[in-house]
Amino acid sequence: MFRSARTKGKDVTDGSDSRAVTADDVAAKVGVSRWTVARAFKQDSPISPRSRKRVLQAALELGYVPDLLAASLASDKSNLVALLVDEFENPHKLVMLEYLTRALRKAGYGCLLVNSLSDEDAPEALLSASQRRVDAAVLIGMRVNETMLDLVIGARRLRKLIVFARVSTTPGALSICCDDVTAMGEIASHVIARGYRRPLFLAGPETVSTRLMRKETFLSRWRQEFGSTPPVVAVAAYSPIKAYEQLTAYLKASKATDLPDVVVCENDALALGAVDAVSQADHRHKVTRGIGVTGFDDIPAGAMPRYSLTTYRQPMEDMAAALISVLKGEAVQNIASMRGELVVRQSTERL
Amino acid sequence: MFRSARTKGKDVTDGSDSRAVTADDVAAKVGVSRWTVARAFKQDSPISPRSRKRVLQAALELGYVPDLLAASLASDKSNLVALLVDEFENPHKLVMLEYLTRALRKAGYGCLLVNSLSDEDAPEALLSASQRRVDAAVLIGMRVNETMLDLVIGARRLRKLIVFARVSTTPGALSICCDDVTAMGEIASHVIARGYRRPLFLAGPETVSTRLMRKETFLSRWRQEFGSTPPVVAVAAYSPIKAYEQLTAYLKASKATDLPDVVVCENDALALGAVDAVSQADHRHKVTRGIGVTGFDDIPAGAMPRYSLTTYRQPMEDMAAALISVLKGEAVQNIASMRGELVVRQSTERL
DNA sequence: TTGTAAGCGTTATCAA
DNA sequence: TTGATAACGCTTACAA
Repeated sequence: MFRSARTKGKDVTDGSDSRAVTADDVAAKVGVSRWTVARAFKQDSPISPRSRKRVLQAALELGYVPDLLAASLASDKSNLVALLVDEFENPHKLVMLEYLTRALRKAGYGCLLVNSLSDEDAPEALLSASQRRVDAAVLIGMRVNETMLDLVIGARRLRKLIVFARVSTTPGALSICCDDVTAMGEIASHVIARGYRRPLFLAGPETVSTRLMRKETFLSRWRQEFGSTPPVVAVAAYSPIKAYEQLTAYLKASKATDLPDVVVCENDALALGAVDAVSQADHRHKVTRGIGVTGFDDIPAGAMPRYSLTTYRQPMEDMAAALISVLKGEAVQNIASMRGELVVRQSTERL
Repeated sequence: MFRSARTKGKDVTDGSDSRAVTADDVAAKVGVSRWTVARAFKQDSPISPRSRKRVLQAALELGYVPDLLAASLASDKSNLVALLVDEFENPHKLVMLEYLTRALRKAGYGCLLVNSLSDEDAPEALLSASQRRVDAAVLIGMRVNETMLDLVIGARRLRKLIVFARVSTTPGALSICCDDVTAMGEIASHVIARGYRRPLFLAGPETVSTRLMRKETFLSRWRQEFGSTPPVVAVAAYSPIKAYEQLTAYLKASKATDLPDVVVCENDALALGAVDAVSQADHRHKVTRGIGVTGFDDIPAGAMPRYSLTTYRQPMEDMAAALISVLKGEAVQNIASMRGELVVRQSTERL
């Protein structure tokens, strides 16, 4: 009853292939029950210091570590969080992954990284995560269609759905994000203070931009201030190269008198492309070099002297912390919207 | 016996909280045994088309999906692969993650993303992965200390250890990478053909560079060709900003006559910084603009017009495919070293 | 082709 | 503080 035939069989081969040491093995060695072994590995559990010490010692000698899979099955709690990601072209994704994996690991959670292959793929991605009994699914994506979520969230065994770095309208989903309205207000103020008067707003894909309140906020602020609505260019994806191409085409097609004096971008991925487009010596003999650019996210590339991008830093540390408290069931609100910080660099320095 | 009290209890609440539908539920509905249900969900299993169809239908109605956790526990096969990553400053990591998560998901594997927090953290990271019974651990890192691996690989229940995009000396570990020697040879030939004669090699952290044969290959090739050994600058991390800072300092400190005419970089992360350093109008009145730069990896940023980086594309598609076949147990060799492709852009265009 | 018995390694729950 | 029972939902191996 203690060790199966299987176990014995595989023990013959060398180290890397040896069968797992179970709690029973440790229990037998110490002369306690399996449950005492389990207790030794849990923080606040009723166990005598002496027992714990002996168990831990024996575990070390035997090379025992608790099997999280079995634990998950038995406790119906996996300590696993699915991270659903799309748009890997956006460098900000890597930043978010770093913060999240770090924070989650420190809090004792594992991360299941799921590549949401396409717009339509989200439900299946979510499903594959739920089959592993994740405690929560975190959406770190832009493209996800909320209507689909509605369907999925009801149908599947998904304990928690968290939309990260974006506001969500899906009922039952929690949103952890930066306060876009305040942020964009600061950017607008900065742009105005610097004396720019002919802004162009560079947005992402139409369907997505509405989720972020950045465009709306900037445009309405501008209307309020100057009575006119700035032009908008919508880029097909949040990728620097796409932004570069589309903005370049736009600038080429513009009359010299219609050129913007600043390009306000929905995020840094677009802004990098914008800086490149704008710093071409000329587009059909129109000088565009003096055009300012602002971004959003503060990705590392933007800090390079070459871009020196004025942008807005999302409070990733706080956002990651908020995620943890949501997972631990401490949070209550449906939207945790936190304040970031304007980062002024040379891309908005007037020449 | 079919459904526990627990199950019933939670069913009362709404959708997202409903307890799982199990194979038994489906079996009961169809009037077959649980094992027939299981068979319906496996590819080549002995089951009548009729049974399968009825089971699948019932499963759909009931919203049943197999529980991968329970399956893993029972079968001792998790279809989970751990991806150990460090150095999130290197944009190439995001590219690799995209390819790997995509390929793995298509092949039916889940990805456990583990942030290897520091050099010393690797063993613990590996441990946390093995506790979830991953079928394999893939190291997508530069910093990992091989001596540590030796220890870990023996001690822990790690079925497979794969070192990705790097050669490994750890016995028992499999290496899937680009053929650095051939690749660097091509880069060297290109640089020479373009007429550059005073190269500087920009390497990563000392301890790591020895793992990649890039530096050695380039230096020895140059010695062979011209009898002299080019200078080397070792950057503290594979990050663009660090590379920029260190190369800038180097250029500033150099006499005008000692300036390189091309900077050959160990990878693109360094090369981006190098391009920036080199394209400053001058460093203490020395013109550096004409200096060429080469990279390695072909990250998206390098393709931007601003960088237009000559580099070497790793065969990610093939490498991901190689990983899959290793996981399926089809591969045999200890090192799968594959050929990439030189990508020539403007950063090596002589002015 | 389908059914059965015996686990997989834990934890919740209650009893001692 | 510790021990025991009964799951958790599935698979392997074998019998029918």
